Amino acid sequence: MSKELEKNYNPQEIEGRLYEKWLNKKYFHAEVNRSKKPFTIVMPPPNITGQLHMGHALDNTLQDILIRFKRMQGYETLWLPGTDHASIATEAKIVEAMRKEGVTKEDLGREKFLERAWEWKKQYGGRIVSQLKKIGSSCDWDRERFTMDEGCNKAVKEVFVNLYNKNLIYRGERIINWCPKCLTSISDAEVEFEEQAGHFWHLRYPLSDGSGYINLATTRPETLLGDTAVAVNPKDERYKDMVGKTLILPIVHREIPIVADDYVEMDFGTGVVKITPAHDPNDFEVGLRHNLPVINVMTEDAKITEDYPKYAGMDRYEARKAIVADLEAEGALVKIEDYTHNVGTCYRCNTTVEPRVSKQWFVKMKPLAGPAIDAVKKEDTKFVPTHFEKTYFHWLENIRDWCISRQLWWGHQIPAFYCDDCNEMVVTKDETAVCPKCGKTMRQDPDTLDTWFSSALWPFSTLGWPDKTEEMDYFYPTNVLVTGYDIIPFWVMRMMFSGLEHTNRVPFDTVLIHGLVRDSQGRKMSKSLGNGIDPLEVIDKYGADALRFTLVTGNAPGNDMRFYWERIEANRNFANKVWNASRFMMMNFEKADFENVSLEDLTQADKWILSKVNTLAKDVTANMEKYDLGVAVAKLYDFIWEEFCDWYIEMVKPRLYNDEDTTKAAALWTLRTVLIQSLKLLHPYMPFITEEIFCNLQDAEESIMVSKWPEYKEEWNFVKDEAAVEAIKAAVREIRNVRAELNVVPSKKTKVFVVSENEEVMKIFEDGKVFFGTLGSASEVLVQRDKDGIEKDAVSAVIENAVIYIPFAELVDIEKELERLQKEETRLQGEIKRAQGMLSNEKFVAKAPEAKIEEEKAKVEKYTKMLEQVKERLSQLQ
RNA sequence: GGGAUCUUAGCUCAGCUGGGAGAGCAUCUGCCUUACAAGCAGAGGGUCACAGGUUCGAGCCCUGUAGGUCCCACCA
Repeated sequence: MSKELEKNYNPQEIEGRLYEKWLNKKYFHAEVNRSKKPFTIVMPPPNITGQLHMGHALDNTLQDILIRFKRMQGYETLWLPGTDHASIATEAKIVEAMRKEGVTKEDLGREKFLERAWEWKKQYGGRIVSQLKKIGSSCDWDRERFTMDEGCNKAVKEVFVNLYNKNLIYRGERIINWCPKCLTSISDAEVEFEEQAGHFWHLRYPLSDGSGYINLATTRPETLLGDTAVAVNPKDERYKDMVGKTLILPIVHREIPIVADDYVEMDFGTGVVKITPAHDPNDFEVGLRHNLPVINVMTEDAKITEDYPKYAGMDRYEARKAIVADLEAEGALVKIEDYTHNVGTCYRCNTTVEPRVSKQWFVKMKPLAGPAIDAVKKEDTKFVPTHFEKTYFHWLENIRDWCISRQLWWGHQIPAFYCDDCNEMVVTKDETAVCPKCGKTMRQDPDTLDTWFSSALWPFSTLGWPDKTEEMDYFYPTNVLVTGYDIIPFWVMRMMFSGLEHTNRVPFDTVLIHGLVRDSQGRKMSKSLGNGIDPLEVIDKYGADALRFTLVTGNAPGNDMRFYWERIEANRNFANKVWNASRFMMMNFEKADFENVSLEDLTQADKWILSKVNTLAKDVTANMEKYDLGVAVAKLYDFIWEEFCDWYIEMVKPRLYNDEDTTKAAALWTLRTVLIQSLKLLHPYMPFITEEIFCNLQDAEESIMVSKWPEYKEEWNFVKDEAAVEAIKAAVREIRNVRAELNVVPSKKTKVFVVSENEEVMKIFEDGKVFFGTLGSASEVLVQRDKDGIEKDAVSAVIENAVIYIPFAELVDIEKELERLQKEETRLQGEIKRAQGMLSNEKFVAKAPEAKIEEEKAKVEKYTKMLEQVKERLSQLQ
């Protein structure tokens, strides 16, 4: 029945082939099947403008692990995959690509440009999908939605119009970050701050009544043209009398008031700030509070406007020089000081952003934030790990209105129409609009929506909303969102309030947050540093299984992880271990009969490992249900490598090599059973290697990915046998330890005596005799009640309820042996002292739980017995 | 300035509701034992950042200090 595995584990050979198989069989396909529970995952849209990076690989691996796990548990699973959102970066990439062909978007016109962009997007989106397939992502990619497809467009319009009608979207003047080069507004998140060397220009503004001056400093003297006030702190004694008076603005000679506002810090500089509402976000706020006029002094490309003929047309830096010179001439310049400060720059072109007042669309956030906060407080949605909800709350509680308009073409165009004749505005889902007042065809707002506006609708727009669909009914709300903590404010929060607002339900019940993958020095992987590791390169070298395993090993949820090739290699070695162990077992399975073995035929060792794998299934399932993937995977690793390979397989070998052995069938059955259970538990983490082995191993199930997840079975629980084998293991370890210390080569076999007065213990070792031979290099094992026949200078080791003697004759160095025993004596005395210390503490006995007290008492008893044995040995030797 | 988080072996990190400090890598020793040298067996190595507190008991809970990282805001 079993075919033999290739001699060498070769991930490159099996991975591509298996993925093809899965695709053809449509294993990934999810259907509406009301007899099953659904399990749905929302997938973050990777940016198609770049190569698949480690962050995508991590997202995808975690999602795929959960999906495979749930699928095996019998859930109807579904991913809601997407390949991109229409970000500024995407448009920039497209524009750049076209420029190489000598075409600009203006040349093409909007419609043609979008056509080209779509082509481009499909091509690169397809590339990302094929890259994701390489890491084993069992997503039904046929469902893939682009955020700008028809369905999405429909949802976006629906939402926009709904919000507008509820008065939650408005168009207003606000100060925004404007890139004078890209000629677009950019969101706060898209502004990068960098430290730049600049200056403080200390200026002197005279009071209108001629009673004196006020000194202040600025880093941007050119904005003086737009000053409409000067502000001081209301508590500031120095300026108390001046509040309400007016000043004469130098150069412009406009009269401006002195206002009092908490925003001003008394300790900084002179405690006076010039207020330029049109060119500084804080000043804008101050302006609103004090009803100050907003005077815009710059054009879109950051040149001075015609209103100031002397400087008109100068760019902001030229104007700065000219104005400083004029200030000096006027005697308004006090001094110039060097100063480094943070300057906001456009993350795309690195130009210094210019705050600018303009008409933009906004979403009112306060009414939306409330329910989103409550939903998490009520635990309708839970964060894993929970502490990330603090970030979430902090954001929502301090939220400002969300500017959603972007001056781009590649995105959802805002469904608002304007009449050029009578200034009428209409918001509608229709493609076109006619002015209700004058009947003229209206012009659609040329701006598009922030990419996150449509991404926020992902959990339901991909299920067909706003139409009533069966899928929406069955799969919504979804179960898990997997994403990095850096995305909480952008996406998680917005999906939450959007879901609540438009569907009255939370979009998902769990948000599983992961950390970032960093380079080996702890730096963020980035293109500019060139320190990014390409997941595809890792897959090419070590296989997707090793990569996936590494991404979930040795890491607590939400913590960052450093990338080391050594870790990948270690996990590839684990895969190799699984491969070789399976190969060894399958070589023995060829003529085996698995049908006629019952639990009664199993030996102590068989029951031990079966019991172990049984508990493992329970533990791993529990850990995975709590999203403790790192813990689950560590248990699998330890069980498979240590317990199964290093102990059980080694224990069972003599039985396999001996055809006469009546327990051989039981051994083979156990090997096969434990292997199958282990492979299934491991499958979500290492899908390829487990599938390959599983399919070679058995014919009952067609693919491990749709096989039944192991469940705990009471009849496989053998507590006594577990304890017995643990005792044998302890004895073997002692023997090995002694031999290693004495530098005895494994080829030198020795007699081993096990002395115990305990009938039960004697029985255990009698049954386990054979293991001392294979695992402890024993030539002969004698289990006896007393020390008859044991040479006086044999080496000994004390374990619980027994003493082991190994006569080494010439090899034994009495001095060394004494030293070893004395070390053991000290250790035991320490243990006893510790436990007795606890027990002699009255408060401990009074307050500690009963079970804990019993545990400590048992320890004292056990170690006292062992200590007696050690002391006896010592006195014999001395 | 506001918020979060981290500090455990030489390195990278686990340590679940408080109850005798763990793994991988690295180091050292011995083994090519017929699945695996990408392996097997063994060893060394830790004041759990520091100082207090709560508790019978603290790596874990509380307070403070120092240092690192991240997010947000950003000083004119």
